[in-house]
Amino acid sequence: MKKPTPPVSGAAPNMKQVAEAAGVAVSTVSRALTNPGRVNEKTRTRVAEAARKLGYTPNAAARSLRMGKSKTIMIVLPGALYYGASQIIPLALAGIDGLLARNGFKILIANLDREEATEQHIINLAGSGTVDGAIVLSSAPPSVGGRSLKDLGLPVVAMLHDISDQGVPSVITNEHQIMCAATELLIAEGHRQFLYVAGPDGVYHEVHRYAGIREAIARHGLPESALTRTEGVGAYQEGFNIGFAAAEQLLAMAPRPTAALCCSDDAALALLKRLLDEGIEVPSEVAVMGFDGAAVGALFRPALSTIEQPATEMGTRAAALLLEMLAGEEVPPVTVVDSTILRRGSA
Amino acid sequence: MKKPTPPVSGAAPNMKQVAEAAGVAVSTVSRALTNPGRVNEKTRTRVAEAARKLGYTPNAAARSLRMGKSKTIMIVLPGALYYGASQIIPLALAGIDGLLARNGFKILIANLDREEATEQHIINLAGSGTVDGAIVLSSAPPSVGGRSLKDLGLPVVAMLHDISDQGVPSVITNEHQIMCAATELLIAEGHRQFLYVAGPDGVYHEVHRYAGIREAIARHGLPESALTRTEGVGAYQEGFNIGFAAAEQLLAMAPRPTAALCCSDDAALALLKRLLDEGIEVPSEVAVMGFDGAAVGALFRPALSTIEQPATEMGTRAAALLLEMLAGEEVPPVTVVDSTILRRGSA
DNA sequence: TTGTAGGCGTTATCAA
DNA sequence: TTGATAACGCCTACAA
Repeated sequence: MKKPTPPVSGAAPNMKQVAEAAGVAVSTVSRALTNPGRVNEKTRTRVAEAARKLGYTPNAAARSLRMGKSKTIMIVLPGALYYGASQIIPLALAGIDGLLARNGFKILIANLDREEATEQHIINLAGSGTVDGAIVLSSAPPSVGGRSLKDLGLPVVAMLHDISDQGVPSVITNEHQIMCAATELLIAEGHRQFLYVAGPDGVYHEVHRYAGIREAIARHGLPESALTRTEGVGAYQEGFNIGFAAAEQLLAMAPRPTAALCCSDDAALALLKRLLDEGIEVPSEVAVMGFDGAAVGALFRPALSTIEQPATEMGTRAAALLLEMLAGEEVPPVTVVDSTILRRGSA
Repeated sequence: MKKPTPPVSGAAPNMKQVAEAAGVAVSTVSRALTNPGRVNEKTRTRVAEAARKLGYTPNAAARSLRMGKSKTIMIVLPGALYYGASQIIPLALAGIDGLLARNGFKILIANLDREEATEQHIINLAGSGTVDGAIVLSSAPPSVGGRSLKDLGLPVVAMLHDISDQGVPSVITNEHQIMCAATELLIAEGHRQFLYVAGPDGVYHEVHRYAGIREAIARHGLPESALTRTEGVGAYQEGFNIGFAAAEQLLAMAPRPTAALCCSDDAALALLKRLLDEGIEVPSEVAVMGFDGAAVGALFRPALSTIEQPATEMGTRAAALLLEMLAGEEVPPVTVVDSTILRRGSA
């Protein structure tokens, strides 16, 4: 018999050793461990005991290879792993992780926008059988040369963005509607001149939130001039800069808007600070409304009013959808979890 | 020949198919793809072309099984995946992920304190060959029945906590020294009565930071009564509550401390808010110093002075150490990356 | 330079 | 109820 290269070999015991220790065949060990019903109770106990004594853990790679699945889910995060005060991503992860872990899945983190050809890396993870499915928190499922995650036949769920038009079931929040509602609230309280502090141009959220505000403006018969929109000055990660830039713009405007609706709490908090530094009273002179529901906003003076996203629940829902897809069930193309307006003082 | 159960079988092509398409043997494909030097250039091109055309990606499970390693690193996070405003964990992850991804490693997230028997889960991941190493951000490496991660022969690196006494190389910051320095700074500016707003009792950080303050107090000949320490009221995740509780205590004290040093920015910001709400001037009546370096602290009025932890760099260092260990190199038991005092206004 | 063959640890089929 | 055995896809020692 040829002697193959001993591939590493830590002390990790394998089934054969357990089988020997228990005085049974390998196949019996396998059954005893994974299919306890189909094996004699006494044998089962003997095997379990041997496994315990040896500290046996089934080799995941071998199982994966044999079964064709890995019990691993990939989470695709947008951009750099720094997300300001909003905590949307960590909360979403908590939701996802909670449900998936409870179902025996491992979580593999992949994030986009890394230096190297990351999209390729992600596609590879999918194609290599490393993962059984993916949850995408970035705006588009990664793709290389027109070949995207879902083309690989991998179950994919999106959250935060609606990409159901690309055939990816999506968990989103009611951005349009809640932004409309918030605006209507402010209109009802007498505001007539609005500033929308926008995030990156053309991004999904921006389209919908802005549309929501416009709808409220239109519905109440206010002129188009009642709403100004800042120019996108960068990614959400640079929320503070967005807020500071918006402050400059607001301070220079005449007539001055009496209400600012922001794309994120980071932007809102930076704007808030700058306004207060300028001696402007919030909310009496300018009302400021954030978006996200960052807990830290409650510590500002005045406390930041904001739109709270149900990030954890969205995560849980996305995970649940993925589990259903893995089970071969049909899932709805779009799942909406409502955000809520959180009035804390600044608007 | 027996007909084995076709295990799933997506359309994922394997080496055999590539070999057929290229008109060579499987082993040649393997060589061409992983050891391009040892194969005829023309053959190599033909193989590469076939692989490209078929959209071939090597199966990770098979490779893992054969090679005995997975190119996957487990990151063990403490507690729930919600970390207040501090961003230490996300920043650390960014640092870790950056270096590891660049070296072709995948990142598996495991977090402690989940409902189920999570320690067992983590140990299993390690024992099952799923991961080649681990970076631990929690205070102790998970263990079950006295069997800990490192007993499994897995390279482990710790960060944030020094557990080098357990044989785990650790990347930490100079908590003791920087806290001492910050206190000395405040003493030099005339402060004589201090409050330390403590985190959870008995935790590593608390021991070292408190010791740092005490050293400064002692070195300058101040009496023990110059320093009061709040009782730990909960985990770091509940930073706001820690701060609020501390505020109550501070307001009730006589003589009132003129400087509060806090275990986290979350605690410091909550304390700050509460003091300002009470009409207390910061920093003139009470100086407030945070810990972590949360970016959002700069938006408060006054802006939060704090001790900035080099979280990203610590992450990078930890990853680097792990890579060295995987390469069989010796690594130092303790690596210290300095924090810096960030004076922004509140102290 | 290329092909043949064996085995990594597991599960599932089939026969006993 | 149990055991022998054939793959899963890959890598590598060895032969050609």
